[in-house]
Amino acid sequence: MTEDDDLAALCAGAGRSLAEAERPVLDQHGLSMWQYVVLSALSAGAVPSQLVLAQQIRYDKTRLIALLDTLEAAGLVAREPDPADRRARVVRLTSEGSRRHAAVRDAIREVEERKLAGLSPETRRQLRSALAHLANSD
Amino acid sequence: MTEDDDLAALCAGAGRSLAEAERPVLDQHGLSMWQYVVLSALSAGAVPSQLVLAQQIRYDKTRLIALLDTLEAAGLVAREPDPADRRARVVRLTSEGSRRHAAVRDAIREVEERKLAGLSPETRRQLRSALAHLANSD
DNA sequence: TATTGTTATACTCTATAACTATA
DNA sequence: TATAGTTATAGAGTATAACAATA
Repeated sequence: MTEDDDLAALCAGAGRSLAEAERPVLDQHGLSMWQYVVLSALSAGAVPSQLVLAQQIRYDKTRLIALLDTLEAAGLVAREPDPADRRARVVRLTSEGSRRHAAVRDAIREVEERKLAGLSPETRRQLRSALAHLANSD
Repeated sequence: MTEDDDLAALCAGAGRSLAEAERPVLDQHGLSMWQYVVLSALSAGAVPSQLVLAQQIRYDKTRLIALLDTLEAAGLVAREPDPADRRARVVRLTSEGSRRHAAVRDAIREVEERKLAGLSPETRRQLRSALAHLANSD
């Protein structure tokens, strides 16, 4: 993995390296990567439907169902029918889900901090900015 | 996908965005992403064994076999037993494989160029450097 | 008629173990 | 006995189509 590789290969390598470093943390908290992604998305606020949530995290809506089933059974999220459109189900974090997400997020930030060691604050800021630019330039 | 997301999520988002943009190019040239990764690795020179190649690109050695079968049938790579250790097979690009890789690489660089539009040369350099740092900090 | 949530099914990708031939 | 390549198989992950309830 050197700097003259394709950018996609570099992103994949960095992403895989980060995911490997974060896996033990997630295991320790009994969450899969996708479950954590769902909690993170919901930590910004409740979502009006499962379909919206699926699109937001770029996950298949049919696979999201089993994921939410598990999280609901664990008491971390709640699904309630939308009074305005009874087809849709509002999804939100429970208070326990909120606590759990905050704990995992903090632990993951520590891991990222270790991986970023050696990069200046300015470099880190530019890295995040550039990655966000790439992710949104469709 | 915003800048305060987890770094792993940002990498994944950028990587997915790049992969989606490159897919049409690879399709057009009749190559899968992993086939292209193999050609790229071999473009730096022949590799002494399939096992070494698998480790180099972080791909499962058992899955690599079918991949090489296809590439060999297409005339893009060649496998020859190593005279020094007849268990091992040296893998190298054919001249056609070399041509094909160069063509795809150029097309992919054009795509990346489009995705990177708006980022200064210095920012691009720092991005590659930071990603390489993350990928190699184990 | 279209949409949300859901289930079932098939398909792909990936990991594991076992076999062969060489060392 | 250990290793490179290979094959087969089982498991996880993913995509597609179809159905019930509601709009």
